[in-house]
Parts: sequence; structure tokens; C-alpha cells
Amino acid sequence: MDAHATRARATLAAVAERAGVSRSTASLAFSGAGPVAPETRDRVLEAARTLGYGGPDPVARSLRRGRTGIVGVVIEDRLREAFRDPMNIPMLDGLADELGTAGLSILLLTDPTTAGSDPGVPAVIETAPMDAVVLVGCSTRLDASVALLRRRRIPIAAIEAEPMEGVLDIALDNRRASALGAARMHELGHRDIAVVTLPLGPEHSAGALAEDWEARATSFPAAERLRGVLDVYDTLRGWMAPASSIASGYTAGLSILADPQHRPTAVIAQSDLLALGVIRAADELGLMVPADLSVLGFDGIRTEGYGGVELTTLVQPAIEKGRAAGRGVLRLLAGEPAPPVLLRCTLRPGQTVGPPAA
Amino acid sequence: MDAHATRARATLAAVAERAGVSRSTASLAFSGAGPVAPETRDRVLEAARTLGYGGPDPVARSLRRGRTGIVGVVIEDRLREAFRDPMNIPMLDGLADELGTAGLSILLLTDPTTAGSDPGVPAVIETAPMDAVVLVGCSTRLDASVALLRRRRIPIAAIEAEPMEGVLDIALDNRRASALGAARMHELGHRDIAVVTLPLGPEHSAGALAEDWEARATSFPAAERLRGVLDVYDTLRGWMAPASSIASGYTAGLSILADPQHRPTAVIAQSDLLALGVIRAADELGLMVPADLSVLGFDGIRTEGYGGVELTTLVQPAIEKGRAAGRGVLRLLAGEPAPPVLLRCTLRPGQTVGPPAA
DNA sequence: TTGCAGGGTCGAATCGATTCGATCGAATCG
DNA sequence: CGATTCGATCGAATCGATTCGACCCTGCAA
Repeated sequence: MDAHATRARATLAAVAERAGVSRSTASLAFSGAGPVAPETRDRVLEAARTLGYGGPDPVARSLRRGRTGIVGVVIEDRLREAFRDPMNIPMLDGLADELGTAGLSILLLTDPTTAGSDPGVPAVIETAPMDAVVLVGCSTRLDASVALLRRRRIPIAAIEAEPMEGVLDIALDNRRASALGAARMHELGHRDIAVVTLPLGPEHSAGALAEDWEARATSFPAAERLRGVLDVYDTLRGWMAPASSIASGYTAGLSILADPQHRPTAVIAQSDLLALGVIRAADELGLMVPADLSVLGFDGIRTEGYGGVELTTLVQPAIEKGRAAGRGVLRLLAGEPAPPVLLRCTLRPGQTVGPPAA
Repeated sequence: MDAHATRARATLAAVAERAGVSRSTASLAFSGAGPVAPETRDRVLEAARTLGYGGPDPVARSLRRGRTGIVGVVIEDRLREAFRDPMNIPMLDGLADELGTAGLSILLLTDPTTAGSDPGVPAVIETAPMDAVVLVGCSTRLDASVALLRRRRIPIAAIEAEPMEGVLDIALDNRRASALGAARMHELGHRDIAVVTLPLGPEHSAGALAEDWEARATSFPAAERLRGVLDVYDTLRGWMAPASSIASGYTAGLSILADPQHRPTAVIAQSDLLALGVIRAADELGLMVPADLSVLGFDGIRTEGYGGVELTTLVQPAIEKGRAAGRGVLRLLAGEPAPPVLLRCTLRPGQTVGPPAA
């Protein structure tokens, strides 16, 4: 039924000629913008069918209109890593939801500075056709790309990134929330705590936190969360996990809790997955949570799938992060001013935090 | 430092004029395709900097070159649903990996037929600029869009879809694998089994499998897996889950195992998440797995994060699905023939399947 | 009968690059 | 020294649409 498959792809001009109308009229027949006699429209559509014409070429249309209908989403690291973080999914979903209603789709881009990239070859983030860009969990390494995007007049929104000139900031109160959680711990009487952090730098290695962590940190949320705890506790033991996962938390937990003589009474983890890992380690070492050890998480994932522990944790509005970014981008595209957004986390009491053993 | 931010966005023509060279030379200076005197190049680059030119416009370049560097990935349902399925992540990762090395990025598209879409307004899948398309877990509802893409001469690959003319098929041996698993159950002596299926149709409702399921099924993998079991067991109890999740499996498990007088000795689940849910239900009803009930999964997820049960399951090569699709698309784009791919699942013995109680 | 509104159509300019073929001077070769 | 090649540059065509302003006709009001 696929009609005469001609050699070359048909163009609107060919369709117009075949229908005996001008290109402009043929265009109007397809786009519906402007008056066209029903009979003429039918003739054009008929010609299109005969020629196997698949509708106006999206690229040509984009060039003329100045809009591609594409919003780039730049995600740090590899896709696999990114999707392992349970917070990214609802965020993306909120974003897609908000953009989708405006007819925009999402182009997945990975941070070019992570891959082994030629400095000579321009990164895809700099050459992809996009109307706007959303940076998520991106570090300052992207500065060069951001500058380029700005020169190309492409609106940029950044989720949980260090505020940048000319970039719409969708922030989370990571520091305040962490301080809140830490204060709660302190209030309960904990004096010796440990923090398990997300990867702070680009190297993603595991180990005790170095003295100069702040100077080398590139992950803004991780640094902010750590600062929040330090706002309450001057001294603490820090352990950096190589990723946000149960396995990494487990390893971290084993290290931190190994020495019975020198055990913290509480662990503040920078993600729920890490917290679950720490709990598993505690479990294995025969420690009861929260009687022997309190564990505080961060994120507010639904833990039902993970063994059913009810984590005490700082819940972040993940979907709303995406939604806010989507709405912001839409406003910027419409030429309207878009105010920065600050989202707040809340402490959700669970069954993993209590007073320290006497 | 951003130089004279001129009113209008600068074009290559403006840069060329400013540098005192022709547009063609300016173009060569940027693309590097062709000989340009170093001094000339510098002059062009300098002019670009002065004018705040951000490099060649991707859309214009795409129009001329006939390539966008974008591959659309059509995912059924909403993103949230899609990413909940643990098999989609590694698949996407494999795909991104393979496409990334060729400089292509992924445009996320959702099945337009699911959303409440105007039939008048063309779906984004039909108007997005793309070089190729990968359909994943898509049903025959997409037929119209597929026809359009074909008319636009856009190569299409489909993962686990019903084979279609002109669409590169990346298949999984769902039926054979399921039959294999079922045969193993039969071999062990199970005579009364139940199957928990993935959503078979678009409605995503839960409940006992209807007689006419085959006629109404739109999900090809789910149907194939069910057929595989039916190749071994003529009669069985079927229960359709509304989604691939632990919660759905749990609900299904409770329904299937509720009546002690009429309990199957084994449950074949169409995904590991469903299997884990069934196991949880069995647990709650005081049934030992595999002593009182055998449970077979499908997918081969790493279950460590989910409570540590070692599932007996049919392992599918998820990353390879994505890779194969990626490679296939690349070949099609290069104009080479791309052979269809058939990937095989393997039965991985765990601790959830055994002989029925005597 | 004239004037005017407006539906329908068309021609031409435009979006912003890439690329083919031609040109021209300088260097190389026999 | 003439022929050839090669490097550097340019002009013009091209990619495939959208859209603005102009034009023509018809119908209706004054």
C-alpha cells in the first residue's frame, strides 16, 4: 500500500508541483496556518500520498522557525550511573511531564568532560540542536560548555548546581536540611558521629575523607550536605563512597564500624541507598539499629523494595525538581523572566534514629 | 569577559565579513574540512570571539549535511514506568554506549498513543528531527507512526517487538526461554502451576487472565513468554499484574496463594520484580520457598539490593539488547545491511525452585 | 455603481550553514 | 623553462521548508 517508492525522498516543492499549486500553498495545507480551500488541501494531500511524502522535514522547519522542540538534559557520568540514583528517575519524569505538555522532548546528553574526549573535537553538548538545556548534578567542569551555550543564546537551567551567572538555578536546601538532620542527632545526645558522603570529586574513589576535601570538591550537593553537618558538628569522621549504592554504603559501614573501641553512635549518610548499606553492615556486625547505632538517610526513597526498613531520612521533592526546571525552561523560552527556585527537604521520622546507648 | 554582546545572534556570514574572508573559508576554519592557512584561521576565530559567535548553528548544519546526530528512542508509557523496569536501564546504557562512540545522542520519546493525544496534531515522533529510531517494548499501536517514519526513509530498529516489514528486529527468545523454564518445572514434578504475567494489554489492570487474552494482547514479550509456558503446560492459572513491580507481584501472590485448598506448587513470574513480590506474599502466608512453593523469575536482575534472595530466573542479556540495537542502527545509517538479531536467555539456578512437596 | 473586506493563492525572501568546482599564485619536477 | 601539482581561497548552488506582502477575485454594503 506504500505507493510508488520513488528514488529520492520527496520534498514539499515536488508535492506542490504535482498538485499544481505553489510551495507556499502546499506548506499552508500541511501546517494549517492560513486559509486554504478544502479542495486544494485535498489535492495537496493526495499528491503527497502519491509521491510518498512523509510531511515537512523537521530540520528544515526548525531552521526556518528557529525552534527545534528539543531540550537537552545533561547528566553527569554515564547513563547507567545516573539511572542508578533513584532520585534521577522521578526528576526526569517531572521534567518530561512539564516539557511534554509543551511539545518538547528530551535529548539525553552526558557530561563530555568525563568521557575520554579530544579537546579538539567539540563535545556533543556544544553541537546538538536544542532550544534549551537543563544541567543536572553537573559540576563546574562544564563551565566552558556553559559559556558556549550562553553565546548561542540558549537558555540554561541547572538543578542543584553551584549558582552561575545567567543560569536559572533550581536549588535544594541541601545544607540547611543536613544541618537540620544533624541538629536532631545532636539533640538526641549523639556526640560521636560519622558521615558517609556521596562522591565529592570526579575520581569516585572510596576512603576516609581527606583534610582538603572542600578545595577538591566538584559535586555541589555533596559538599553542601557535608557543610550542613559541619554547621552542627565541628569534628566528625568522614568517609567518601564511590557511588550512591547499597554496596558502597555497606563497604563504608564496615570500615566505619569495624573497630568496636572507636565506634560512632550515629551515621549520617548522604543518600538513602548509602544508609541502607550502612544498616546492612551494622546488621552484620551484630549492631541493632537504632539501639546501638542511629542511621540517618537522605532522599526519601520508597524503601519497601529494599527490605522494608523504615528509614529516618531527609525527604527531597524529586519530581518537583524536574517540574520546576521544566517550568523555568518554558518561561525562558517564552521570553519571560524565570525566578530561581529553592526547594526544601523535610525530615521524615522512621525507625533508624534514636538516642545513643547509655 | 563575554565580549560585545551584540543584539542579534552572530552568523557565520558576519564572522566571515569581519575577518575579511569568504563564507566558505570561514566555514572551513571551523569545520577543519579542507586546507586553511593557520593565520587565516586565527583571524576567523578572533573575529568569532569579538562577535560572540558560538560556532555553526547545529540546525543549519544538519539541514545541509542531512544528519542530525540524533537517534530517537521510543519508550512505551511514561518515563517513570519505563525506568521502573530494571531491564530498561542497562538496555539504554548499552544503546547510549554504542551510539555515543559514533557521536549520536538519544532523544527520549514516549509512545504518543498512550497520552491523550489529538489525532489532528501530529505526534512528536513524527515531527522530531532524527536520523534513526529505536522502538523499545512498543506495541503495534505504533503502526501508523512507523509507516510515516518509513516514508521519511528513517531507519528503524525495534527491540522485542512483533517483527515488522522494514524494521530491524532485535529479538529475545522469550518464548523458548519461558518454555525452557516451564520444562524445568515440569521435570521437577510440578503439575499445578500459576503464571504471573506482565501487563498484556494497554489497560494495565490486575486480575485473573481472561480467556481471550491472546486476541487482546498488545505486549509482544509478555504474550510470547506466556505462550512459552503454554507450550509445556496446557492448563494453568494466569494472573495479570498491572506493572512490573514488587508490589504488583505481592498482590498477585496473595491472590494466587490465598486459598490453601487450591494452591499451585509453583509460580512462574514474567519478571524478577514480580517473582520477588510473590515470594514476599508466600513469606507472609507462612510458605517456605522453595519447599512449599517454587518461584521462577525472568530478567536476571541483581537481587542483592532487594533482600538478598537468590532467585532462580531466566537471565536476559539486557545491555546486549541495547548494544545490538545501537550497532544495527549504525549499520543502517551507514547504508550497510543490518541482519536481525536474536538474543538468548539462560536459566540461572538460584534458591527459589525445587521439587514440589510430597 | 463603487468601495471595501477578506478568503485564497502566489512569488520571493529568508533561516544559517556546507560543499562543489573554479581560480590563482607558488612551488616542484623533469 | 614549461608543465604540473598543490595549497589557499572564493562564488554560487543547495539543503527544505516558512512566511511576509502583494495580488486577484468574489460578495456585500453603501
